[in-house]
Amino acid sequence: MLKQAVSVTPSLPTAAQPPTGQQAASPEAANQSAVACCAPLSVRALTTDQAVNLAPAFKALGDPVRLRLMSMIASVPEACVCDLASAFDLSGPTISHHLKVLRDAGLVESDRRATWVWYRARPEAFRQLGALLAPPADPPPTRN
Amino acid sequence: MLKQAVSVTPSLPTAAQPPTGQQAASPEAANQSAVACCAPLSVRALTTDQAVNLAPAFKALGDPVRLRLMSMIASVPEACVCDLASAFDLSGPTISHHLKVLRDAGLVESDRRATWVWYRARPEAFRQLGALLAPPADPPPTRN
DNA sequence: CAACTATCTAGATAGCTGTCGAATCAGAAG
DNA sequence: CTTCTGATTCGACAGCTATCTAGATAGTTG
Repeated sequence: MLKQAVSVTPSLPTAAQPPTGQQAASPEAANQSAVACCAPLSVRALTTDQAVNLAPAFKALGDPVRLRLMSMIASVPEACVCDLASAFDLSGPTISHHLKVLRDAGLVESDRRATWVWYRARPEAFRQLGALLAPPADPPPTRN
Repeated sequence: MLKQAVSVTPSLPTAAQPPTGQQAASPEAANQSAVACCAPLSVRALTTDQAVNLAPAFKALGDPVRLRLMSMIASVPEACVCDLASAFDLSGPTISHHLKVLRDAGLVESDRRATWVWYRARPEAFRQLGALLAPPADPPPTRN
């Protein structure tokens, strides 16, 4: 069973294990290891390792619920889970699951304050993904 | 079974059904309906419909093999399936499957020429996804 | 037309994923 | 300490997906 033909040590984009609130140390230093890595796709092909490291972030955005959650979080300074959850016809655990996926992908970070948990976007992760999708600076090579 | 809490008519980003080579009519007019739609995530939250339309493109990039395929295609004017396939330890049908996913997501277009099928990136789709991930122009609002 | 090559489609299968309800954990308030 | 509320974790399950082999399709070459 080959699966993905990868044998790298993933070294995931960001915080994956921290159960809850542990990102206090140095949020912007720990995370951009894998996300900040590559020239735009239109400039240079990715290596297998780079693709393995970057794909999870895109995957996390590949679900409509998560993409909307992401946009709701990114469009405000920070968002409370309670507000996020009320925008969907989904159970609390399901929203929590999606938020965890976004967090594991390094796209958001969370922070418990009193009774509530607040989520914030990680702009660095965005910038990196956006840069990957940037068109080439030179005129679009449509042929050769 | 709620699933995604969506009830829209997807109106997918791009060509999904055309079995092979039918994109000759007006490639850049047919496709950008759904991909070209929204302000950056950091500016305004997506509606459910927008998220449903946009998520498949991110999902398509969310697999390491596809992300690398995408980068290989986007970094050259066009790429032959034979060259793409030889870069992976995967069967031909599997590569074909991944290319179809990318095509259905509107990220690439294909074109049979003689015995070979050539794939090209769709820069418009990239630009739109990249724009979604762009950071806000104003200083990053880290608090309120 | 027959044979050959490149690619795609069809069908099968193991593993992943989105969802839920139930149970648990974290704080605030009695 | 007990209770209440917000959020996460756990366990289960249906549906999806990445992969394969086998077979079909498209086009070139003899």
